[in-house]
Amino acid sequence: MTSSSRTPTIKDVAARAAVSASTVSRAFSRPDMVAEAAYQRVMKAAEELGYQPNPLARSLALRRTGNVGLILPDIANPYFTPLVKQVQRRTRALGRSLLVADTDQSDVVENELAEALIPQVDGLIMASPRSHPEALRGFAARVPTVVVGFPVEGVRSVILRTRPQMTETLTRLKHLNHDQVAWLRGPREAAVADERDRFMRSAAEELGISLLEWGPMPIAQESGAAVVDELLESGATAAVAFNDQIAFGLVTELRHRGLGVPGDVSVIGIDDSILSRLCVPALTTIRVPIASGGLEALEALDAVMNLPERRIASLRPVHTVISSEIVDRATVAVRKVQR
Amino acid sequence: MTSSSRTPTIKDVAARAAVSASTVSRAFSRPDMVAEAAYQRVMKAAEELGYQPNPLARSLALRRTGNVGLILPDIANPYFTPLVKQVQRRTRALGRSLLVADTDQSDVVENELAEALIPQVDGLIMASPRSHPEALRGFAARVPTVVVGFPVEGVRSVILRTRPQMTETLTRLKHLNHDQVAWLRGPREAAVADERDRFMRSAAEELGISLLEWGPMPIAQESGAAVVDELLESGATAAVAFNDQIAFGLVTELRHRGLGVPGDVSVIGIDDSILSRLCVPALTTIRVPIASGGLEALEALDAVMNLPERRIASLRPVHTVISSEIVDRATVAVRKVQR
DNA sequence: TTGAAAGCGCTAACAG
DNA sequence: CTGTTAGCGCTTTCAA
Repeated sequence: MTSSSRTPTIKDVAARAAVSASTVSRAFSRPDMVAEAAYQRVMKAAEELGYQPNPLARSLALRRTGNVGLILPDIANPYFTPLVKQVQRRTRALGRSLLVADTDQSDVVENELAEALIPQVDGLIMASPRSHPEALRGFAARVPTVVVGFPVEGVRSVILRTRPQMTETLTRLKHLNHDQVAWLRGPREAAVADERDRFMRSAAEELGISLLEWGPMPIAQESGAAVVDELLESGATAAVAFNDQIAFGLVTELRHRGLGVPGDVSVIGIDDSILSRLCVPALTTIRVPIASGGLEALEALDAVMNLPERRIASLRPVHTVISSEIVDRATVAVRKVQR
Repeated sequence: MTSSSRTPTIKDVAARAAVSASTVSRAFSRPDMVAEAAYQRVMKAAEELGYQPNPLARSLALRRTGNVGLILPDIANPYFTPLVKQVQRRTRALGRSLLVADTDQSDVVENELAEALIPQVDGLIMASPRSHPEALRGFAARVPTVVVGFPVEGVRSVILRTRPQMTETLTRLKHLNHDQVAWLRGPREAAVADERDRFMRSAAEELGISLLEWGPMPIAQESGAAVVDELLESGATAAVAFNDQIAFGLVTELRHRGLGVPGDVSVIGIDDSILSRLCVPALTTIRVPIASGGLEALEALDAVMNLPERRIASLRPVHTVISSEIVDRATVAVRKVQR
């Protein structure tokens, strides 16, 4: 039998091509360092044997894996979906593999996953992490890490800035005569939620808008639907939600009650997830370019991952900023005149 | 300096615990084979050093990686989202890592990805693959593989059966006096699309329903929206769509035109993706338990992956079947009486 | 129960 | 340009 059942190794190829293992190795990684004749023989032998270099052995010897890890709170959340898609595509294009891990929105799980992933990856992308900054710095000290979403002291981050667009949103509402605006807050645990609370409050104050708050509330349509009664009583004529999902729930429930959107109430979401286009009428929202953020993070990692040895902490803690933009669709209108 | 910058290896622990590397290795993998005292010392040393066994080296020695690969057409498609989420969660619970790869619905890419993944995983899950059965058998010969969606000769598969529910759907429509039913077909390339075409045609024939077909059409809301004019002219009073996304587009466009759903037209989707609940009114649909299918596949893999040596082709080509069910929501009603 | 030694498959100096 | 040698970090006989 010529065809052994074992997967062929570099030695098999070497034997068949009558060269040493090193030469085979070189033929694959640095063809220019091997004589044409030898190269041909090696390739032929490899071909015949169906040889494929074992990436594991390669990683061990090289001390780098070529893998990148992506840790995120919820892979099923439409906000993150494009991130995963794009990063996975680009990772592949770079000749690497992507390990994804979903934390189920738990900081405890997040830590476990990071620990598990770190030894198997050359770089780590943490999208909207829930971990303490201190923990994040710990990860970054062990493997090149970049956080996507907000700045973390001492860690490379790609910041998705929404503040100007949130302010602008309130400004526009003001111009449309809305002076009582509802703010549907995000989940208690998320860092972005706090941040957005602050942005909204200070912008409202500056503009002399009275901000009526609900929440904290979990990220779910139901959250948006649940506030409708109170919101209608409150006198608010416009609402901004922590994200599209909550906004979607609000819009749907308002219409279900026979109210007009934007006729009776204007609604604005944040994220520009797929939901905002599915919403009827299409949701006006603030686009947060999470996918671009992920790609940016990946490029940063790729640069250091290509360095000769695996030097830890080689990623300088610079902070890149990507701006959001308002996507004006169909849920905002001038305040209805009293009758 | 006690704290070296290098990540500690098994040797460091061995030295600190004054035992051999073998003992440390055993302490971690087979604690019962090492004396209590030694065990304690090893654990203490490991703790102090912050030692974590290097999974790469482990894989190389063990000749298995502990990783499982998941290849699917489109990670951003809400139909697949729960699959990814559940499989990733369960994978993690099994102490393994998940490598996901998105083929962008291309069979060419699918093949490349499989090639790239195979050497790094102990098992492969191919969800709704586009590859030729021959190619799939090739993968399965190299690494334990299970296909989720439909049967593939010679490969372990988890079949998501929808036929009885499709027939039942038409039966119900018939009872509701619909005798002209529209069928919005899926994309040309997908194997399931053909299958569903056949199911619908034979069921319609049996029931004496006249089936009006549109498509093939891409999986997109627009596809559903685009057929509205023709559909209304055709006299069809009910429509079944290849999937929820197309059905969603249809419902939305119908209502946009001022038509009632289900008052004027009944609509049924397939999949029970998140979209069916987002739809207004909520979409009646056939639930395809893709997530369960993925989990089932994973369990099958896990069993063989735990086998001592990595034996290829160790997965018997049995075919498991998971049944769909009709989820009756709000888009089906009795046929409107002519006036 | 434990250690020494060989090996998993590949890479990287270092001579030649 | 090429072979030899010595690992990468861990597991696993095989003896003791």
